[in-house]
Amino acid sequence: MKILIVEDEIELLEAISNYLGNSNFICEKAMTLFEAEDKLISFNYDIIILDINLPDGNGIDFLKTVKEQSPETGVLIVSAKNSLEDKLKGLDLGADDYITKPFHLAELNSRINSLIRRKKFEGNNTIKFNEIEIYPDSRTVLIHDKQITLTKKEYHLLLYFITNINKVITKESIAEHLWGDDIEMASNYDFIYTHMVNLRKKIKKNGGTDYFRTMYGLGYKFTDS
Amino acid sequence: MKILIVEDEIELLEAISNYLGNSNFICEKAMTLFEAEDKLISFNYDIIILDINLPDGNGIDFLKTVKEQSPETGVLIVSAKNSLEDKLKGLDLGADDYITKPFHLAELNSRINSLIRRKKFEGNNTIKFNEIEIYPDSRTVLIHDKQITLTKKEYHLLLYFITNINKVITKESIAEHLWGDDIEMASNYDFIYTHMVNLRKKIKKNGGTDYFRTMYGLGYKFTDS
DNA sequence: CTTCGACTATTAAAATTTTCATGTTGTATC
DNA sequence: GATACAACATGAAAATTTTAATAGTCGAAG
Repeated sequence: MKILIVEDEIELLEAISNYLGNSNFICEKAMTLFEAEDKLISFNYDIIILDINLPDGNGIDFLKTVKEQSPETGVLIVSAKNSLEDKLKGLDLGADDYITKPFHLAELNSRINSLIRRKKFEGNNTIKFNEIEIYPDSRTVLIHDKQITLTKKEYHLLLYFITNINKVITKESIAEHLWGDDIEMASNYDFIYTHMVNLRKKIKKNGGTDYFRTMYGLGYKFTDS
Repeated sequence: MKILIVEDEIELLEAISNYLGNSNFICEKAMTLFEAEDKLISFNYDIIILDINLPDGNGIDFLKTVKEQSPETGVLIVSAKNSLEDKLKGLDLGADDYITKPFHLAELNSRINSLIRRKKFEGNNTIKFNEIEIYPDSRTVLIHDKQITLTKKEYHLLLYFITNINKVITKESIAEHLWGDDIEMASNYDFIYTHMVNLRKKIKKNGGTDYFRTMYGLGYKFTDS
């Protein structure tokens, strides 16, 4: 996990870097926007901690650049106490969270962890189950190292099951997970049956095993055993 | 739709209030439990956004009061803690949903909308604009008192605009509002053009006025004047 | 005032999702 | 075990959404 810290107060910068460095993060430091932009060209960061009040300009512009270049990067904005506009503007422009100075390092750490959780950066972001691999970042699915094409619903269905190995998933959960608020379907779950059929078929057609177990009256389970 | 926001972090409070105020909600603010209880005596709220960590006590007690006095009020709990106990306790006592800090305002908004839909508030859920009427409860749209049939996307598109009269809506907002996370579309917004065409066509075909103004380079505006 | 490029409109086709009709399987009950 | 009923599977049609191709429109730059 690589983090870029953009902060002009050197003591704070070092404090953050030390603190985070102790938690297995790889930290790089920048004290100016210029430096930050320079580093951004060479590397991809998972997270950027961005103070928006910098000597050579406003961090908001940098935020824009970041989000254009690598929208998957999480940005945590650091701002002085009373700049609400900046905060809103930041969130509008895609910042993932904000924190107000002064703050405890523990607080920063918890924000970062929560950000990581939200971003689902878990490890390298690969989900594997036997011959099936999913790369959520690129929305790619491999079976026996060969890429297969899934529709949106099929993909989300598979992802939901593969992150809930061995658990019984009810049709209600599926509906809530894949359709959420759009309760504009008939009161039955016909469409789930259809998508299940299609997904199973597609997996088998591409040389995969059908790990779905139908749990009569309960739902489905994705399992090996 | 009247909302009471109980939150002691003033900047977050303002941010929420502004954000929701832009969506046709009438927001009132309280920074302490005392204030909140006071306001509750005088008014009835459709929804209460309740931070449970407050300077003068725990919001859970207030939740209990609310649910005793006006059980039809929807309560959305906000908590910094990711504590399961609080969550369960809250939901046990009748809270309708739960959101953990920090969160995106868009996320909050979608929770609220989902809450509204779930609660099926009766009475104050007619949205009118001249000859167009929408009854979200039954997902019904009337033009000149005659019902018309819209697809899901068309419906959400119209609803989004009609609750944001006179405001310029960017294509980015539309995409976020109608598609959310499913950024699985090409990088362009062709599909929005298509849906706009279809919606406009359908409205005109059914005797309605095309209130959509194209704001070149900006987006669209739904307006009378 | 013209020109050019970016933005928007429109239609048609392709892909996906949902519905529908029908057949099959599992489970409880007798 | 036989039966009945609900749950599930399946294929195909219908509806919707998305893509693609083409045409029209606006506004800035010269």
